[in-house]
Amino acid sequence: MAQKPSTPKGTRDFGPGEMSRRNYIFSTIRQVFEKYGYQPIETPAMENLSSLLGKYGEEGDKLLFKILNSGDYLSKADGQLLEEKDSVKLSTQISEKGLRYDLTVPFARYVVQHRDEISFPFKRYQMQPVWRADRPQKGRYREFYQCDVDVIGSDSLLNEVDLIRMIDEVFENLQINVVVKLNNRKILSGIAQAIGAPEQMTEITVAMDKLDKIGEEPVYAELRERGISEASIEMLKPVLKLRGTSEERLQSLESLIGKTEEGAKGLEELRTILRYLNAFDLKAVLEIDQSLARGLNYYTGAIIEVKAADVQIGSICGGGRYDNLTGIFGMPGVSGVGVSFGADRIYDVLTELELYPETTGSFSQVLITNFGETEEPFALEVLRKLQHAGIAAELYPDPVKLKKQMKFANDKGIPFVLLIGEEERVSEQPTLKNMQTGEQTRTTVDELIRRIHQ
RNA sequence: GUGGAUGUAGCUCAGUUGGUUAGAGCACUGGAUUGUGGUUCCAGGGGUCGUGGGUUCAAGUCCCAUCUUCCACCCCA
Repeated sequence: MAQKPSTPKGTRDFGPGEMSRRNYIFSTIRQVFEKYGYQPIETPAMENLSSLLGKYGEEGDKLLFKILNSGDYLSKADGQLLEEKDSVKLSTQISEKGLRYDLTVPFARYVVQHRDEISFPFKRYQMQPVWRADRPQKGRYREFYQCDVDVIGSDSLLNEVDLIRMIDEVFENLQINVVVKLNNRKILSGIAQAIGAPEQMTEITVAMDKLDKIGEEPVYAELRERGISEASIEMLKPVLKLRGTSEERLQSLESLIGKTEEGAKGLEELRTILRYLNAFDLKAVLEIDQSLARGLNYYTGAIIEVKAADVQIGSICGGGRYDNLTGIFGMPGVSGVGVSFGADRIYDVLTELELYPETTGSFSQVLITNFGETEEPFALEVLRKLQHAGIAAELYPDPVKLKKQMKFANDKGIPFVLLIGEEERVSEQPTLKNMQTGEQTRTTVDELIRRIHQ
């Protein structure tokens, strides 16, 4: 027990049992993505640091995993920076690659780099791990999988509708009850304008976003701390106090920010999306949340966040529209909208709610026992016939005690065991044992294939 | 990055104000059953008490450092 090996902080192994459940999540999500016409891409685990830095705000930069240059990287570093132990400046000299932090920025890079090969609007999905040097917690890992769907090169709000329908379908298929929260960045900026603090929108939204968690008074306190004037806070209060149905909220917002250009535009967008969605029978609960901001500062239109209704674990899916994401890579004026499903949190939700479909946990339907060299030729022939008939089967590789072979089948959850000993070999009739009922029969190979197929 | 808790057998955990040889359940191995798992009974193996240092006649127990996991903040899937 002295030096037990382990994975790095915040990372995990996935055993066969976990993998079968994780694959269930991935394939459910993939199925929906493809049904809506999205195509898969993959990008490298690492990107040039220049593609990553500055895209996620100051906090984000700190959470990037940087990869040390190869070779004698210190020889090229500035001696003085080394002397001063200036890690931040030094890091740009000894590291030029980093692990991806999300899938959206690499996607933007991909689109700009391959613009000539892509026909727009480009609908893509991507399911790969991302890395963040965060401090781990429940539902928070340093390596986790995101399942992104985005469409880029279309301003139509029909894309937002598409995404919300996919969210609804994915979680319906997974049998998770969810609340889909909607907002619009333009509404947020309309609010900032209406209360006379248009320059301080970021400060206001960051504080406002915590409303759910910490309540009204602490939000006001934080606003003061962030340098928002007392008059503005006073005007913000009715916005925070907004309650009721989507329609009621929209109407109240109308009277509060309808006169600002941005606010009016945001409200109209939100109304349009809701009107489209009306035509569909969504299972998820839709909710307008004027305090929803989300961290990423590149959203410009719709903001979407999904929470599990029955488990407290933070958001399990989120996204929004960004008008100029590819602009940072030198391709301005292309709008995109997308959402990201958090596979690891969805896993935790399914685990907590015990919503996994029943599986045997084993691929093999049949285990053929090994009695030794004399029986091997017949056993192999039976194995070949079973597999040829489309039955997943395996032959125990060593002629060990039958007890051990039976236990192996039992532990792995293999439903049938075929006993092939001397009698079975001579008569060419293996003994089929049903591990669930304990029932045993001697029969021909053709007959037992029929039985297993049932 | 800031603050708090935690770590004893493969797993879940006991272990008294510091005091002889650190325990239990489950799991594992062997046997009862030399061709039968899952149930039952019997026996057995396995721990330098996260790691490194310190205090003490004596440390799983007290002190310091470090790492892991968990919780809150920051932020977020």
